[in-house]
Amino acid sequence: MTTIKDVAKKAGVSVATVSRFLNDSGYVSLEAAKAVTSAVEELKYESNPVARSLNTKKSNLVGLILPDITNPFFPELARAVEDVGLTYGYTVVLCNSDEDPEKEKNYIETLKKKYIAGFIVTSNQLDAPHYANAKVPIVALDRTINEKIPIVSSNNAGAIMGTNALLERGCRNILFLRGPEKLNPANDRYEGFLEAIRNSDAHYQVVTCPFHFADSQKIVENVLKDHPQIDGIFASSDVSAAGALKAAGIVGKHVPDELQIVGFDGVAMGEMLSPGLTTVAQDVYKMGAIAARVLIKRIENKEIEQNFYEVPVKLVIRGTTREGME
Amino acid sequence: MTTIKDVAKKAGVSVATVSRFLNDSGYVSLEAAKAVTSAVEELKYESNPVARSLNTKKSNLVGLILPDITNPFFPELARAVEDVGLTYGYTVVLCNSDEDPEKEKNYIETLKKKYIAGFIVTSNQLDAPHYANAKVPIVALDRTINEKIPIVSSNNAGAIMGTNALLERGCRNILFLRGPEKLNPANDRYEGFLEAIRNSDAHYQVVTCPFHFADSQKIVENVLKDHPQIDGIFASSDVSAAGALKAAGIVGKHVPDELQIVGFDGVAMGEMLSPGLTTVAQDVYKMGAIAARVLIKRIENKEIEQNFYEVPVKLVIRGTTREGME
DNA sequence: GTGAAAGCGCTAACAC
DNA sequence: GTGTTAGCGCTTTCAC
Repeated sequence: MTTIKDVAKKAGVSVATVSRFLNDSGYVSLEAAKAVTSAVEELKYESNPVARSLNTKKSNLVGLILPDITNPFFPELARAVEDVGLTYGYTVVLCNSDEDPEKEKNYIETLKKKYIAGFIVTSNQLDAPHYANAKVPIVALDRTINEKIPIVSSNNAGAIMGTNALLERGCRNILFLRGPEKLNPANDRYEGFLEAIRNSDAHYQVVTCPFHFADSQKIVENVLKDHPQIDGIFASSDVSAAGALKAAGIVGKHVPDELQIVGFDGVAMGEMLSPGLTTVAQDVYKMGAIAARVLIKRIENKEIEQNFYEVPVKLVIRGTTREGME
Repeated sequence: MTTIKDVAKKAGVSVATVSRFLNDSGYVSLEAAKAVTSAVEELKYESNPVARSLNTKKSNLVGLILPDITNPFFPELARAVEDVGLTYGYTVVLCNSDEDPEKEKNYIETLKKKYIAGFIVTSNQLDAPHYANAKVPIVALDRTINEKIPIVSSNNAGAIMGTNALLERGCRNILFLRGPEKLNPANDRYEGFLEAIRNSDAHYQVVTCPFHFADSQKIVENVLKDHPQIDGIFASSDVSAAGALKAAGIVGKHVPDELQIVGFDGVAMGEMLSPGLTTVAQDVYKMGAIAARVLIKRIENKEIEQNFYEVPVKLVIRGTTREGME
């Protein structure tokens, strides 16, 4: 392994000059610069990030803390973070927290010892003060930690669009599958639903239901049996919508003729269902990319324009809703 | 931040003694041990991994190189690696390679500079020599790099089970959706299919088709139109199977009455389809967990029992096949 | 058994 | 503009 010392020797200058040149801090004469450049090339020198970290107390590691990469929402997010990280020279460490505050703290502590540059955090259980005191740049996804921590989230109020899609297609008895009650985004979606439905004369009912396929299926199955008049379901997540679709099949309701369904998320699976799932699609990749860029700006002490980034959501019409009425 | 020096001072011993005690290398008297232990506790000392790395040239980072975390096969794998990594004190770095050898090399190089402890690699495009020369512990998934590199893979020959499931349920004209031809596991599945089908009197045809939903759908749609006699499809992946199922719907073939479908993979999505997808399920989590354990053993210079780990596969019967004939 | 000291590869005062 | 030097926090000879 070739070190900065080797380069200095070969270039006939001191290590300080080499370091200065390489980090362009301080003045370096053109001559010295050339000598160093060619020495670096000949020796194929590449600086050692560990040694560097040791005295700058910085690294180019960023931590991605999420509940569970296995949840279909996160892989795309992780991909985005990794992609933009890569282009800016950052390496991403994957942390599955299972929403466990202990685990989260643990990650933060161990990674801080490695002088981690910053974190992107998706979590709902986390205790805000802990993050607030982390003294490391953080950006949050879908969740406010405090006013100083930038947050990026989907425009969950886009649930209005999903609701209207049902309304416009003639639904008059709508079932809303509400997500977990402590979940911020789920609540915003609920608000969106309410706003839209209140502006209509449709009947509705709300059932809370986890973002879990089998559970949702069971729940919807029961509701559908008790309330045969239901002609539309808006689910706060695609997984729940998939459960609803399956339930409809089981109780023998034809989708979309007798029952129309709209999900929220836009995961790939939606397309594969039959009929294809109409959904309010988030741009998860974009969320991740923005989060990563904002984080990197904070790490590099660059100005960030805002503290709140909302990425728009899009209605994707597929087979679980009927032809429009326009 | 408290350092080893602080501990030494507090304990009234030298830093060398503290270090020796903490890494239990070399002799340390009981007295000294006690003093150090309590100093550590009082000061809440935790050693600095960066400083340590700098002179041991080791770290507890492991790299997980995979084509694309967005592909439904990988999140579970990543989860497993992270889980076992965590329990052994390793941190995992996520690397999406897109099967691009340049990107792979890049990751390997940058991470080696960080003294990465080892890699878990899932890839097909990689050039074996490059990995072979990496001088870092590696374990491969589903792919042979060379005899010295341990490999863990599914028992892809389990495709025999999938084929037989179709055969036993009366299929006599089977379409096999073969995966990409340079893909090792895909070929093994093909072999399995052939072995089973040759032992039968059924007709069959083979079509190559990427592990991609929309493409598979299109391909199967066409084949089904040209060959209405097809009564069974075995797909080398669940995504392809999902495409086939959708195609069946479009050309108006009832599943499973007129056409039965079996996939391979066992991804969560299979359950959400209607009817649920019968499939040969891999235990992806287990593959990842084994890979991680083997890697860690190699890193820690422990004996490893074998160089080839094959994890069994399981037939999961759902709605795309009929009731058995037993 | 233990401590002094060198050194991992780099950065950053500080003096020239 | 440039070099000397003192660390960053730790491990590891080597002498006692």
